[in-house]
Amino acid sequence: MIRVPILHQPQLSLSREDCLQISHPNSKWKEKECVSLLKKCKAMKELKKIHGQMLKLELLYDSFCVSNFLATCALSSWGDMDYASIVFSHIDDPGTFEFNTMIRGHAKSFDFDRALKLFVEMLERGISPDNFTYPFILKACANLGLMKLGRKIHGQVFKLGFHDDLFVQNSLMNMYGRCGNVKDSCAVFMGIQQKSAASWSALVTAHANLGMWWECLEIFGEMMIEGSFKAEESILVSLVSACTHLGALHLGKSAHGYLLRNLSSLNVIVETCLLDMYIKCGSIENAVTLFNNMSAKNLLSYSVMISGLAMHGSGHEALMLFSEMLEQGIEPDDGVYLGVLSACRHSGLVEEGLRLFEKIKLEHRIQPTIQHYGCILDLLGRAAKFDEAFNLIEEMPMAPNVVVWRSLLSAARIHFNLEIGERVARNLMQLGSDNAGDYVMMSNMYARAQKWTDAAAARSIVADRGLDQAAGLSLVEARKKVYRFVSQDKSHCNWEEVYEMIHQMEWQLKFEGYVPDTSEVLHNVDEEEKKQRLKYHSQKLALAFALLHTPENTDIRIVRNVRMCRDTHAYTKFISVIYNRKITVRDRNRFHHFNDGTCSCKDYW
DNA sequence: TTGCAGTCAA
Repeated sequence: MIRVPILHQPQLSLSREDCLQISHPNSKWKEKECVSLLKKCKAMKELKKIHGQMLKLELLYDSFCVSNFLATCALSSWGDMDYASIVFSHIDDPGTFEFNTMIRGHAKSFDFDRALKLFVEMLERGISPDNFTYPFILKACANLGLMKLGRKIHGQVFKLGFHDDLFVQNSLMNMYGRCGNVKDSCAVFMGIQQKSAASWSALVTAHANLGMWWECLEIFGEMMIEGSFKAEESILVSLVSACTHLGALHLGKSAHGYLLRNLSSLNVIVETCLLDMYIKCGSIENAVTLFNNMSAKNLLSYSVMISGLAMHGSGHEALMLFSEMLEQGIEPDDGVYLGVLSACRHSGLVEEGLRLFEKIKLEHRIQPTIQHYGCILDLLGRAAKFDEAFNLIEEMPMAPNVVVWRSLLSAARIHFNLEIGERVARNLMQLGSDNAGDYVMMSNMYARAQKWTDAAAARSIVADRGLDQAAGLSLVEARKKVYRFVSQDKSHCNWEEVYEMIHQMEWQLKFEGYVPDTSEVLHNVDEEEKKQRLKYHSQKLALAFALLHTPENTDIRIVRNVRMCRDTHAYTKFISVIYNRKITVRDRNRFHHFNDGTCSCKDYW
C-alpha cells in the first residue's frame, strides 16, 4: 500500500522543549479552534491542510489536539489508517486513548490482525487497557474466529474488573457466538444485570449463526415479555430470517408490518430479506407484489426472486425476470445463473437450460461451478438424456461429487434404468457417500430388478457404517404460532387428539385407495412395523394438527428439513382432495403445491 | 474526545 507522506515531516523533529518555548500564550484558544476545525472536516485533503495548520500553530505536541487529530483520521469514514499510523508513530508517549483509537481504526477497516498486534504492543509497553479497549479486541477475535485467545482475554477482563461493563459483556457474548460457542455466549448473557437491546441481539445472532432458528423465535418471544425493549431494525431482520427458515409466514408478516409502521422507508437489504421470507414461506403472490413495489432492486434482489420463482416451479416467469434484469443493465454473477439454471431444472426446460449454460461461459466469462454442472446434469437426467449427461461429466473441469451422482441416481430410478443406476451407484460408493438415502435408493432399484443379493448388500452398508436417515422434522404454522413435529411425536400437550385425527384420516384414505409405500423406510424391521412408523410420520402429524387447528378452506403450509419421501407425497395428494385444502410443502429442494389430488412438481422431485 | 449487535441466495 502507498504510504501518504506526512506534511512537512522534517519539522516534526523539533523537540518538545522547542515547542513549549515557542508556544503561544493563548494555547487553550488554539486547542478549541483546532478541535472545532477537525469536527467540521469532511475529507482527507482538508485534514492534511489542518495538519499543516497545526504545525504552524505549534500544536503538534499538544496531546489533546494530536489525539483528536488521530481519532478523526483513523475513525472517519473517509479516513486513512496509513496516515493515522504515521501520526501515531510520531507520538512519543501514546496512552490508552491513542492505542484505543488505533485499535478501533484497524478493526473498523477489517484489519483485525493489526488490531491484535497493536494490543500486544500496548501490553508490552505497560499501557493498561480499559473498558473501551476490550470491545474492539473481542471484535477482532470474533472476526478471526480466535476463541482460545478470546477466552484468555475474557480471563484478563475478569482480573482487571471490567466484567461488569455492559459493552464488554455484549462483546464477549458476540465473540463466543461468532465462534460458534452458544453455551458460553448464553453464560455471559445470564450474568448481565441490565441487559440492553444489543445483548438480546447478540444472543439471537449466536443462535442464528448455528441455524438454531427455533431458539431465535423463543428468544425474541422472551425479549418481548421482558417488555422494556422496542424491537429495532437489526433484530427484526434476524427475526424475519428465522421466520424464513421456519416457514413462519404469519409471524414474518407481522414483522413486515412492524417494520413498515416503525421505519420511514425500508432499504434494499431489508426488502430483499422480506422477499426471501415470503418466497420460502410459500407465499409467492406476496413475494411478487413486494418485488414489484420495491423502490430499488439490486443483483441480489433479482437473484432471490429468480430462484424463488424457480423453486415454486414458475420457470418461464423466472427466465422472463432474468431478461428484465439484463435489460436493466445489471451484470449477472454465478449466483443468479444458479437460479436461472435451477428454473430450467425445476420446469424441465432442457433446450433453454443448455443454451443458458453456454451463455455463462461465452458471453459472461463466468467459470461454471459444480452446482451449475449439477443443475444441467439433473436436467439431462430428468429428460433421460444419459449419454449427454455422461459426456458432460467427462468434460467437467472438476471431479463430480456425490450431489451430481445422486441426481443421476434419482433420474435412473425415475426412468427405471438399472444399467445407469448401477453405473452411478458404483461411483457413489467409490466416493464413500454417507447418505443413507443413497443406499436406500440403490437397494430399491435392485429389489425392483429382483437382484436380491445386491439389494441386501446396499442395505447392509447402511447398517455396517451406522448410517441413519436424517431425523425428519415438520413445521407448521397455526394460530399464529409455529408447531414442530418429529416422527412418532408425543411431546405436544394435545397429542392424543392429533393421533385420533390420524386414525380418522387413515380410514378415509383407505377408502380413497391409498396404500402405504414402505419402500423408502430404512429401518431393519418387518413390514407391519414399517407401516406403523409411516403412520405417525412427522409430516402426517403436522397435517393432522393443521386440519384440526386452521379454519376450513385455508391453505396449509408445511416446512420440511429433508426431501419428501414417496409415501408422504402420495398421502398429501390424497389429503388435498379429501379435505379440499391447498397444501404447500417446502422440502429440502423445492416447493410442492398440492391441490385437488395433484402436485405442482408433476411427481418429479 | 472513544465503545457492543447490524441484516439478503445457492
